[in-house]
Amino acid sequence: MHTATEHDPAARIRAAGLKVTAPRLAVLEVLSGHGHLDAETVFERVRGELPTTSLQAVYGVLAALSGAGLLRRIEPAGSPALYESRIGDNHHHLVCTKCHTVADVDCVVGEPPCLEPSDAGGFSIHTAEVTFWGLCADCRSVPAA
Amino acid sequence: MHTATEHDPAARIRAAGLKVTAPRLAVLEVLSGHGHLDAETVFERVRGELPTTSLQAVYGVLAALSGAGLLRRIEPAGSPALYESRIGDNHHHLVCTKCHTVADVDCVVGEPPCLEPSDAGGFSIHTAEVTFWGLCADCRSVPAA
DNA sequence: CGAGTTGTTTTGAATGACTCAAATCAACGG
DNA sequence: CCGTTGATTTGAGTCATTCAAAACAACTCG
Repeated sequence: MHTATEHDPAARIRAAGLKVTAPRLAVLEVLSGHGHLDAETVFERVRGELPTTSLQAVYGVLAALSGAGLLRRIEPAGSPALYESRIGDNHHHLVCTKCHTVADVDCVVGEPPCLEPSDAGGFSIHTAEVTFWGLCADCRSVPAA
Repeated sequence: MHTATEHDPAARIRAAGLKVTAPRLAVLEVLSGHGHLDAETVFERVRGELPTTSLQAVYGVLAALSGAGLLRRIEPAGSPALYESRIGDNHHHLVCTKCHTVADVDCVVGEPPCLEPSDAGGFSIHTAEVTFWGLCADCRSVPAA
Protein backbone atom coordinates (compact mmCIF):
# COMPACT_ATOMS: atom_id res chain seq x y z
CA MET A 1 0.00 0.00 0.00
CA HIS A 2 2.55 2.50 1.13
CA THR A 3 5.95 2.63 -0.41
CA ALA A 4 8.92 3.25 1.86
CA THR A 5 9.39 6.48 -0.04
CA GLU A 6 6.53 8.08 1.75
CA HIS A 7 8.01 7.89 5.20
CA ASP A 8 11.73 7.30 4.94
CA PRO A 9 13.63 10.55 4.45
CA ALA A 10 16.58 8.84 2.79
CA ALA A 11 14.31 7.10 0.32
CA ARG A 12 12.56 10.34 -0.48
CA ILE A 13 15.82 12.09 -1.16
CA ARG A 14 17.01 9.24 -3.33
CA ALA A 15 13.72 9.10 -5.19
CA ALA A 16 14.23 12.75 -6.10
CA GLY A 17 17.48 11.81 -7.82
CA LEU A 18 19.64 13.36 -5.13
CA LYS A 19 22.41 11.83 -3.08
CA VAL A 20 21.61 11.01 0.49
CA THR A 21 23.92 12.96 2.78
CA ALA A 22 24.06 13.75 6.47
CA PRO A 23 23.30 17.48 6.05
CA ARG A 24 20.25 16.67 3.94
CA LEU A 25 18.92 14.22 6.46
CA ALA A 26 19.58 16.68 9.26
CA VAL A 27 17.74 19.48 7.46
CA LEU A 28 14.73 17.25 6.82
CA GLU A 29 14.77 16.21 10.45
CA VAL A 30 14.91 19.81 11.66
CA LEU A 31 12.00 20.69 9.41
CA SER A 32 9.98 17.58 10.16
CA GLY A 33 7.78 19.50 12.58
CA HIS A 34 5.26 22.09 11.58
CA GLY A 35 7.39 25.20 11.73
CA HIS A 36 8.36 27.82 9.20
CA LEU A 37 12.09 28.26 9.60
CA ASP A 38 14.59 30.51 7.88
CA ALA A 39 17.97 29.32 6.66
CA GLU A 40 19.79 30.74 9.66
CA THR A 41 17.55 28.91 12.13
CA VAL A 42 17.80 25.66 10.23
CA PHE A 43 21.56 26.13 10.25
CA GLU A 44 21.68 26.62 14.03
CA ARG A 45 19.59 23.55 14.68
CA VAL A 46 21.48 21.39 12.21
CA ARG A 47 24.71 22.49 13.84
CA GLY A 48 23.51 21.05 17.13
CA GLU A 49 23.87 17.54 15.86
CA LEU A 50 26.17 18.00 12.90
CA PRO A 51 28.67 20.65 13.98
CA THR A 52 30.76 20.68 10.84
CA THR A 53 27.90 21.82 8.63
CA SER A 54 28.33 25.23 7.04
CA LEU A 55 25.65 27.82 6.44
CA GLN A 56 26.29 27.57 2.72
CA ALA A 57 25.68 23.87 2.85
CA VAL A 58 22.33 24.59 4.47
CA TYR A 59 21.48 27.04 1.70
CA GLY A 60 22.46 24.40 -0.82
CA VAL A 61 20.42 21.71 0.87
CA LEU A 62 17.37 23.94 1.20
CA ALA A 63 17.59 24.88 -2.48
CA ALA A 64 18.03 21.27 -3.55
CA LEU A 65 15.21 19.95 -1.40
CA SER A 66 12.76 22.66 -2.27
CA GLY A 67 13.71 22.38 -5.92
CA ALA A 68 12.94 18.68 -5.69
CA GLY A 69 9.61 19.36 -4.03
CA LEU A 70 10.59 17.87 -0.69
CA LEU A 71 10.30 21.21 1.05
CA ARG A 72 8.23 24.24 0.35
CA ARG A 73 9.72 27.67 0.36
CA ILE A 74 7.72 30.79 1.16
CA GLU A 75 8.86 34.35 1.16
CA PRO A 76 6.45 36.66 2.98
CA ALA A 77 7.17 40.34 2.45
CA GLY A 78 9.52 41.57 5.13
CA SER A 79 10.80 38.14 6.15
CA PRO A 80 13.71 36.11 4.87
CA ALA A 81 12.76 32.95 2.97
CA LEU A 82 11.09 30.36 5.18
CA TYR A 83 10.97 26.61 4.66
CA GLU A 84 8.37 24.10 5.73
CA SER A 85 7.91 20.38 5.33
CA ARG A 86 4.21 20.46 4.62
CA ILE A 87 4.06 19.94 0.88
CA GLY A 88 1.75 18.51 -1.70
CA ASP A 89 -1.35 20.22 -0.47
CA ASN A 90 -1.65 23.78 -1.64
CA HIS A 91 -2.21 25.30 1.78
CA HIS A 92 -1.87 28.97 2.54
CA HIS A 93 -0.39 31.22 5.19
CA LEU A 94 -1.34 33.63 7.91
CA VAL A 95 1.37 36.17 8.69
CA CYS A 96 1.37 38.46 11.71
CA THR A 97 2.01 42.02 10.63
CA LYS A 98 3.69 42.74 13.94
CA CYS A 99 5.86 39.77 14.88
CA HIS A 100 5.96 38.02 11.51
CA THR A 101 4.89 34.69 12.94
CA VAL A 102 3.54 32.39 10.27
CA ALA A 103 0.72 29.89 10.64
CA ASP A 104 -0.77 27.50 8.11
CA VAL A 105 -4.32 27.64 6.83
CA ASP A 106 -5.93 24.86 4.89
CA CYS A 107 -6.92 25.76 1.39
CA VAL A 108 -10.69 25.80 1.27
CA VAL A 109 -10.78 25.43 -2.46
CA GLY A 110 -8.64 22.43 -3.26
CA GLU A 111 -6.10 21.62 -5.92
CA PRO A 112 -3.72 24.29 -7.17
CA PRO A 113 -4.36 26.76 -8.57
CA CYS A 114 -7.08 26.84 -5.96
CA LEU A 115 -8.26 30.13 -7.39
CA GLU A 116 -8.56 31.35 -10.94
CA PRO A 117 -8.18 34.98 -11.85
CA SER A 118 -11.10 36.54 -13.65
CA ASP A 119 -8.80 37.55 -16.47
CA ALA A 120 -5.48 35.77 -16.71
CA GLY A 121 -4.17 38.42 -19.09
CA GLY A 122 -2.44 35.90 -21.31
CA PHE A 123 -0.72 34.13 -18.43
CA SER A 124 -0.98 30.39 -17.99
CA ILE A 125 -1.45 30.12 -14.26
CA HIS A 126 -0.30 27.15 -12.28
CA THR A 127 -0.47 28.31 -8.69
CA ALA A 128 -2.37 30.75 -6.58
CA GLU A 129 -0.54 31.77 -3.44
CA VAL A 130 -2.66 33.30 -0.73
CA THR A 131 -1.20 35.19 2.19
CA PHE A 132 -3.46 36.47 4.93
CA TRP A 133 -2.15 39.41 6.92
CA GLY A 134 -3.31 40.25 10.39
CA LEU A 135 -2.41 40.25 14.06
CA CYS A 136 -1.69 36.96 15.79
CA ALA A 137 -3.34 36.15 19.10
CA ASP A 138 -0.23 37.06 21.10
CA CYS A 139 0.27 40.42 19.44
CA ARG A 140 -3.41 41.22 19.75
CA SER A 141 -3.30 40.76 23.50
CA VAL A 142 -0.46 43.27 23.83
CA PRO A 143 -2.05 46.30 22.14
CA ALA A 144 0.57 48.96 22.57
CA ALA A 145 3.56 47.27 24.17
CA MET B 1 -18.43 66.64 -5.64
CA HIS B 2 -14.79 65.87 -5.96
CA THR B 3 -12.29 67.39 -3.64
CA ALA B 4 -9.01 68.58 -5.11
CA THR B 5 -7.38 65.89 -3.02
CA GLU B 6 -8.50 63.20 -5.35
CA HIS B 7 -6.58 64.39 -8.36
CA ASP B 8 -3.88 66.78 -7.25
CA PRO B 9 -0.73 64.96 -6.17
CA ALA B 10 0.42 67.82 -3.95
CA ALA B 11 -2.92 67.92 -2.18
CA ARG B 12 -2.85 64.19 -1.65
CA ILE B 13 0.61 64.31 -0.13
CA ARG B 14 -0.41 67.19 2.12
CA ALA B 15 -3.61 65.42 3.13
CA ALA B 16 -1.48 62.52 4.32
CA GLY B 17 0.29 64.86 6.71
CA LEU B 18 3.50 64.91 4.69
CA LYS B 19 5.43 67.81 3.30
CA VAL B 20 5.16 68.38 -0.40
CA THR B 21 8.61 68.12 -1.97
CA ALA B 22 9.96 67.84 -5.48
CA PRO B 23 11.21 64.25 -5.07
CA ARG B 24 7.80 63.15 -3.79
CA LEU B 25 5.98 64.75 -6.67
CA ALA B 26 8.46 63.23 -9.10
CA VAL B 27 8.02 59.75 -7.65
CA LEU B 28 4.24 60.01 -7.84
CA GLU B 29 4.55 61.21 -11.41
CA VAL B 30 6.83 58.32 -12.37
CA LEU B 31 4.40 55.85 -10.83
CA SER B 32 1.27 57.50 -12.19
CA GLY B 33 1.07 54.91 -14.96
CA HIS B 34 0.12 51.30 -14.45
CA GLY B 35 3.54 49.80 -13.92
CA HIS B 36 5.15 47.88 -11.10
CA LEU B 37 8.52 49.51 -10.58
CA ASP B 38 11.36 48.77 -8.21
CA ALA B 39 13.22 51.47 -6.30
CA GLU B 40 16.14 51.46 -8.72
CA THR B 41 13.91 52.01 -11.74
CA VAL B 42 11.96 54.76 -10.00
CA PHE B 43 15.28 56.35 -9.13
CA GLU B 44 16.50 56.28 -12.74
CA ARG B 45 13.30 57.86 -14.01
CA VAL B 46 13.14 60.47 -11.29
CA ARG B 47 16.74 61.37 -12.06
CA GLY B 48 15.73 62.21 -15.60
CA GLU B 49 13.88 65.28 -14.45
CA LEU B 50 15.35 65.87 -11.03
CA PRO B 51 19.04 64.99 -11.36
CA THR B 52 20.06 65.83 -7.82
CA THR B 53 17.82 63.19 -6.28
CA SER B 54 19.62 60.40 -4.47
CA LEU B 55 18.67 56.75 -4.39
CA GLN B 56 18.24 56.98 -0.63
CA ALA B 57 15.80 59.81 -1.08
CA VAL B 58 13.80 57.59 -3.42
CA TYR B 59 13.79 54.84 -0.79
CA GLY B 60 12.63 57.38 1.75
CA VAL B 61 9.90 58.73 -0.50
CA LEU B 62 8.66 55.26 -1.43
CA ALA B 63 8.51 54.30 2.24
CA ALA B 64 6.71 57.50 3.20
CA LEU B 65 4.19 57.32 0.38
CA SER B 66 3.42 53.66 0.78
CA GLY B 67 3.22 54.10 4.54
CA ALA B 68 0.68 56.86 3.93
CA GLY B 69 -1.30 54.66 1.57
CA LEU B 70 -0.53 56.72 -1.51
CA LEU B 71 1.40 53.88 -3.08
CA ARG B 72 1.14 50.17 -2.74
CA ARG B 73 4.18 48.03 -2.19
CA ILE B 74 4.36 44.41 -3.27
CA GLU B 75 7.19 41.99 -2.78
CA PRO B 76 6.84 38.92 -4.98
CA ALA B 77 9.26 36.12 -4.06
CA GLY B 78 12.44 36.51 -6.04
CA SER B 79 11.90 40.17 -6.97
CA PRO B 80 12.92 43.34 -5.19
CA ALA B 81 10.06 45.37 -3.74
CA LEU B 82 7.80 46.85 -6.41
CA TYR B 83 5.62 49.92 -6.14
CA GLU B 84 2.40 50.77 -7.93
CA SER B 85 -0.02 53.66 -7.84
CA ARG B 86 -3.18 51.60 -8.02
CA ILE B 87 -4.43 51.66 -4.47
CA GLY B 88 -7.66 51.47 -2.60
CA ASP B 89 -9.01 48.48 -4.41
CA ASN B 90 -7.65 45.23 -3.14
CA HIS B 91 -6.52 43.91 -6.51
CA HIS B 92 -4.14 41.02 -6.95
CA HIS B 93 -1.13 40.10 -9.04
CA LEU B 94 -0.01 37.75 -11.74
CA VAL B 95 3.72 37.08 -11.72
CA CYS B 96 5.61 35.34 -14.51
CA THR B 97 7.79 32.58 -13.09
CA LYS B 98 10.27 33.10 -15.88
CA CYS B 99 10.71 36.82 -16.48
CA HIS B 100 9.10 38.12 -13.29
CA THR B 101 6.80 40.48 -15.14
CA VAL B 102 3.87 41.53 -12.99
CA ALA B 103 0.32 42.20 -14.14
CA ASP B 104 -2.73 43.26 -12.19
CA VAL B 105 -5.87 41.19 -11.77
CA ASP B 106 -9.09 42.57 -10.45
CA CYS B 107 -10.24 41.05 -7.24
CA VAL B 108 -13.33 39.00 -7.98
CA VAL B 109 -14.46 39.01 -4.40
CA GLY B 110 -14.49 42.62 -3.37
CA GLU B 111 -13.45 44.47 -0.25
CA PRO B 112 -10.39 43.37 1.71
CA PRO B 113 -9.95 40.85 3.07
CA CYS B 114 -11.52 39.52 -0.09
CA LEU B 115 -11.06 36.01 1.25
CA GLU B 116 -11.52 34.61 4.71
CA PRO B 117 -9.48 31.68 5.94
CA SER B 118 -11.48 28.70 7.13
CA ASP B 119 -9.71 28.89 10.47
CA ALA B 120 -8.00 32.13 11.34
CA GLY B 121 -6.07 30.42 14.14
CA GLY B 122 -6.51 33.32 16.52
CA PHE B 123 -5.37 35.91 14.01
CA SER B 124 -7.45 38.97 13.24
CA ILE B 125 -7.11 39.17 9.50
CA HIS B 126 -7.29 42.42 7.63
CA THR B 127 -5.98 41.58 4.19
CA ALA B 128 -5.74 38.63 1.87
CA GLU B 129 -2.98 38.94 -0.67
CA VAL B 130 -3.26 36.70 -3.69
CA THR B 131 -0.39 36.09 -6.06
CA PHE B 132 -0.93 34.01 -9.16
CA TRP B 133 2.15 32.36 -10.60
CA GLY B 134 2.43 31.27 -14.19
CA LEU B 135 4.01 32.01 -17.54
CA CYS B 136 3.26 35.29 -19.26
CA ALA B 137 2.23 35.34 -22.91
CA ASP B 138 5.71 36.35 -24.08
CA CYS B 139 7.51 33.65 -22.14
CA ARG B 140 5.00 31.04 -23.25
CA SER B 141 5.70 31.77 -26.89
CA VAL B 142 9.44 31.18 -26.40
CA PRO B 143 9.38 27.66 -24.95
CA ALA B 144 13.06 26.87 -24.62
CA ALA B 145 14.92 30.02 -25.57
C1' DC C 1 6.98 87.90 4.74
C1' DG C 2 10.93 86.37 7.52
C1' DA C 3 12.63 83.23 11.29
C1' DG C 4 12.08 78.81 13.55
C1' DT C 5 10.85 74.24 13.87
C1' DT C 6 10.39 70.02 12.08
C1' DG C 7 10.46 66.86 8.62
C1' DT C 8 13.40 65.72 4.24
C1' DT C 9 17.16 64.90 1.56
C1' DT C 10 22.14 64.22 0.94
C1' DT C 11 26.17 61.84 1.70
C1' DG C 12 28.49 58.02 3.21
C1' DA C 13 28.69 53.78 5.47
C1' DA C 14 26.87 49.35 7.08
C1' DT C 15 23.82 45.39 7.21
C1' DG C 16 21.28 41.04 6.13
C1' DA C 17 20.29 37.50 3.13
C1' DC C 18 21.89 35.26 -0.19
C1' DT C 19 24.90 33.72 -4.33
C1' DC C 20 29.20 32.45 -6.72
C1' DA C 21 33.45 29.85 -7.32
C1' DA C 22 37.38 26.97 -6.47
C1' DA C 23 39.02 23.19 -3.98
C1' DT C 24 38.12 19.27 -1.14
C1' DC C 25 35.43 15.45 -0.16
C1' DA C 26 31.93 11.73 -0.05
C1' DA C 27 27.93 8.90 -2.21
C1' DC C 28 26.81 5.34 -5.04
C1' DG C 29 27.26 2.63 -9.55
C1' DG C 30 30.03 -0.54 -11.41
C1' DC D 1 37.06 -0.84 -3.77
C1' DC D 2 37.72 2.61 -7.45
C1' DG D 3 36.08 6.28 -10.22
C1' DT D 4 32.71 9.54 -11.47
C1' DT D 5 29.64 12.82 -10.28
C1' DG D 6 27.49 15.51 -7.27
C1' DA D 7 27.92 17.74 -2.32
C1' DT D 8 30.13 20.42 1.00
C1' DT D 9 33.68 23.63 2.72
C1' DT D 10 35.90 27.82 2.64
C1' DG D 11 36.12 32.32 1.38
C1' DA D 12 34.70 36.14 -1.17
C1' DG D 13 31.27 38.97 -3.44
C1' DT D 14 26.60 40.90 -4.63
C1' DC D 15 22.16 43.09 -4.27
C1' DA D 16 18.54 45.44 -2.01
C1' DT D 17 17.90 47.86 1.65
C1' DT D 18 18.66 50.40 6.05
C1' DC D 19 21.10 53.44 9.36
C1' DA D 20 23.08 57.89 10.80
C1' DA D 21 24.88 62.50 10.78
C1' DA D 22 24.81 66.75 8.65
C1' DA D 23 22.88 70.02 5.38
C1' DC D 24 18.70 71.69 3.73
C1' DA D 25 13.90 73.13 2.66
C1' DA D 26 8.49 73.15 3.79
C1' DC D 27 5.20 74.89 6.30
C1' DT D 28 3.79 77.66 10.83
C1' DC D 29 3.47 81.52 13.24
C1' DG D 30 4.16 85.86 14.56
